[in-house]
Amino acid sequence: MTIPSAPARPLNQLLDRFRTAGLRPTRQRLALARLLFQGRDRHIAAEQLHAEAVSANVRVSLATVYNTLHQFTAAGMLREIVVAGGCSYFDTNVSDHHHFFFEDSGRLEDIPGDQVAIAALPEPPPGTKVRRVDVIIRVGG
Amino acid sequence: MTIPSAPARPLNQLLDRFRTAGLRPTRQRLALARLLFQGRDRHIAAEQLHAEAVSANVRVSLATVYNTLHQFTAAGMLREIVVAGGCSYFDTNVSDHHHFFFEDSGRLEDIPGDQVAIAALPEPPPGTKVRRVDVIIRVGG
DNA sequence: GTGTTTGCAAAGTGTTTGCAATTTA
DNA sequence: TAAATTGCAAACACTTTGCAAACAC
Repeated sequence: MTIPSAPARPLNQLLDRFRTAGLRPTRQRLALARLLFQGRDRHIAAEQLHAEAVSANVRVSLATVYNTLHQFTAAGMLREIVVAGGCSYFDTNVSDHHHFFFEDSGRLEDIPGDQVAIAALPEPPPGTKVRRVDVIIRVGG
Repeated sequence: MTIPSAPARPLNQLLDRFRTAGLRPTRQRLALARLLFQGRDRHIAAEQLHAEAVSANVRVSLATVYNTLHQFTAAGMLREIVVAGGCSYFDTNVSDHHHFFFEDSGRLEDIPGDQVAIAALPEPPPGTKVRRVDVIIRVGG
């Protein structure tokens, strides 16, 4: 019986996504991708991710974390969410869904896709297309 | 026939709102309130409002503009909207409604209240209450 | 080798704060 | 006169940028 030393499939999936997006699989990008995509979905800010990387002994600068988050977002691997001034969150769940925002803590939480339904959507203004619909339910204690 | 030199009613309304909110009717607050609330509803950022005040020969500092916008928001006269990092908009329309956000220009536009209908809303997490639901329809060229 | 990516430190942006001077009630 | 408000400049937090060194192909 063989015990695989590391999950092979996820790594290959990552490499494929990198290739598709034209991103070289550098040490930093792979490490950040593991932190982001291994385990369950998460909402994370750049500084948090940088801190996690540092405590996981991944040498990476904050500037690279920002660059990488934007590259992943452009590649459709992340979705950027801005709820309050001064800080962006990046959501590893890029499927169609919405969010609770806890005003007290500044935390975000996914709302399972089918629990919010929009009954009527207006026509986009002439010459424009709808890129995304964000629903943020702000809750407090 | 008398031509009123200035609209009396709006001024009194403002003074009433100030009184209710415990805000002294200072020169700066009155001037900013006129810029904000005379004419039709608008979405404006602090720096824009400051620029308008300056070109209208109202002496007011940017810090006071920020303070005033927050005080008006706390008093329910404005609603703060954050759509993209790095800048807050203040909406003079505090009634229940949602927004188009033009990704190209960074502009916000009201969606008349009844054109967006939410069919299903999830329960807020235990111990919390829904404070507000924001729907932002991001559109692009 | 060649072009990409990284790290650092500096610059940038929008916003907030501390405090003395001014204004309001 | 006592308390609130203002303006300024400095401080702030987060993010972006410029460029030489390191890296991937």
